[in-house]
Amino acid sequence: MLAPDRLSSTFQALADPTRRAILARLSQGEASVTELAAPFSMSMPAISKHLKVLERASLISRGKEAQWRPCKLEAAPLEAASDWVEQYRAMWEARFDRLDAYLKEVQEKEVKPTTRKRNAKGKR
Amino acid sequence: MLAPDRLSSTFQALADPTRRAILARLSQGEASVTELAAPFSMSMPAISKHLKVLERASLISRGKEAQWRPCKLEAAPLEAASDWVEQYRAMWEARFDRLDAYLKEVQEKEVKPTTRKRNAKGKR
DNA sequence: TTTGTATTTAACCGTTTGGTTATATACATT
DNA sequence: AATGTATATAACCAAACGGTTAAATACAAA
Repeated sequence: MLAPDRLSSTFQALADPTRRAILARLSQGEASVTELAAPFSMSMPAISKHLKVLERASLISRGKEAQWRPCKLEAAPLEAASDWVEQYRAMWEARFDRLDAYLKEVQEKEVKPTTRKRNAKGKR
Repeated sequence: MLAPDRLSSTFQALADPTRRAILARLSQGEASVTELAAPFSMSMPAISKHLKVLERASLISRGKEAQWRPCKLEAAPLEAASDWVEQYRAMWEARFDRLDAYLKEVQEKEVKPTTRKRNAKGKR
């Protein structure tokens, strides 16, 4: 729970199936703690802790209505997380494009040899 | 390290700045363990453990070349992670759209109340 | 064969996580 | 005021995390 940076605590909050299920539920609208707890065979305090993790990651916010503390999704951090992932996914795909180009080039210049394990180049 | 499901272990692997930095470095090409360790003031075994986490999350794969174990990015799990995030981000935005529609409807029927603040959504 | 380099494994340590049960708090209803 | 309902907190626990140092392994070079 010692949150280092925002991105880390977002990913960490998402790294639990219970919490992801809670977010899934909340994506359809606000819900009380008991409502959120219903699908799980888990004690209320356990759910309460999960909610606190989500809250500290700013993935949810909570209201106050009589004895209920309705939770609602706050998806802003998801945007940062998504951006991060997309960034590296893009880089990875770019690398593959370059590899494709390289392979194509090689095929034009060389006679296809016996199936060769590609050797990792560019080392020092 | 006790990987429950794939998505969880992906997010968990991403929930650490050192590991994200390693992935960032790898997005520019393969690297040996010592090369990857260089930017960090951390012991080699620590890096080795981080690499193992990334490997078990299938975010990297490793080769064998003399005494080196070159690491390379495997971005397939990033796709699943990205898909998950995008899904809920989309739902969240849909919710906002519905809220917009609702507010508009209300505005037509009622007297406009005190200025309502609009949410940041233009980012995409 | 010895030495050096790259990397992993082992053993350990303090902190965090994810759960539990039992208790406390806050509010509504009777 | 007493009771019921919704939720949070406290205290505890085992396991996992993220790091350490020291030792083992694997291969290359001399």
